[in-house]
Amino acid sequence: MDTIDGTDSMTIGEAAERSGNAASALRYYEQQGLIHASRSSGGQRRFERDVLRRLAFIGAAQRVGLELGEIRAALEQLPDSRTPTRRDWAKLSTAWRPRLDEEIAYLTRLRNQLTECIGCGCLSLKTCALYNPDDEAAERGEGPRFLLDDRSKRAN
Amino acid sequence: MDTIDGTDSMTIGEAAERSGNAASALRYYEQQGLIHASRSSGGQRRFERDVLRRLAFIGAAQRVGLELGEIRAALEQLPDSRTPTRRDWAKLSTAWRPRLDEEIAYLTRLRNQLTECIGCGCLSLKTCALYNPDDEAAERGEGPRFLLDDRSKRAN
DNA sequence: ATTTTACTTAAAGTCAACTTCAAGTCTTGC
DNA sequence: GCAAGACTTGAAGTTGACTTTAAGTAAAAT
Repeated sequence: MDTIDGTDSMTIGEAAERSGNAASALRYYEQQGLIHASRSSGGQRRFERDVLRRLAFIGAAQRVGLELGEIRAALEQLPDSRTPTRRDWAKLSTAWRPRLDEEIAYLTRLRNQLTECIGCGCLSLKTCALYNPDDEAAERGEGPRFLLDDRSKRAN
Repeated sequence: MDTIDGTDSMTIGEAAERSGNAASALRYYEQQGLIHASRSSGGQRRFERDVLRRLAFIGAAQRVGLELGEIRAALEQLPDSRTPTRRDWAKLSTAWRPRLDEEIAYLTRLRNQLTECIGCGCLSLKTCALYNPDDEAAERGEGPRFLLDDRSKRAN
């Protein structure tokens, strides 16, 4: 992996295996501007070590529920003049907390309503909060929408 | 809405408006076997009132994170000999609780790990639990995967 | 009776995040 | 120096839950 001039770059296959992503995913991420690759004389991609950290960040962000576009936007916040520090990375993920909090709160409300509904046996179209989600908080416009998807990205 | 023989059936437009779904969604649900419609002499769909309850159930199930195929399977559990009672409906949604519990637990773990990571400033590729989701519980096969998606289905 | 308005169908389009394919090129190991 | 394996590209395919479109029919209102 060490080339003759001492730089330590990876082929796409290596980067894929080390990061746990498919090579096709890395090509896609590059195309989407999430990661960068230089090229060999023959035109093949060469990744630097730091791509692994970016990929780890991308994976974590996806697990939190961000879309790639949002992740790209987040990555653009990183300083390009210097190598990002731990604090730079940590700062980015700070923004995730409110999202997680909100998501947890939403699911908890849903669960509590469900418990009530089962307890009372209602599930009435007119009165049940579970079946009428807009009762409490309608009107918010579209607002930011994000996904919590893809079980395969999750810890368990 | 009351026809001449006393039956109270709705056109697709009425059912759409009353349920809050697009007409195209109702056609899709019918095609997928989630709801049923009889036909007018001219071939147009006529829905009975009870379709509204089914649609409410479908909406709630989606908010919990079920896919349409799973929802169809759930709906097939309903007795077809008699009109479903409240208890029949409640029974179905009982199955949602463990899912919600699991989802909440997952997100809570993720949040706690995130807090730690920010606290220590690590976010290290090798050690950070957030960046290494398989540390704790790998190996579960594929298992059922479900989505929590589409903000528009949510209470807020 | 005629014009709207609402409905019908099948087929194609949408979105995100990839994967797969086909046809060809680069790099490596022997 | 050459076969094998890894890589390249653009384009098309995948999944789920729909929406949109086009061309035509039914029902309602006047």
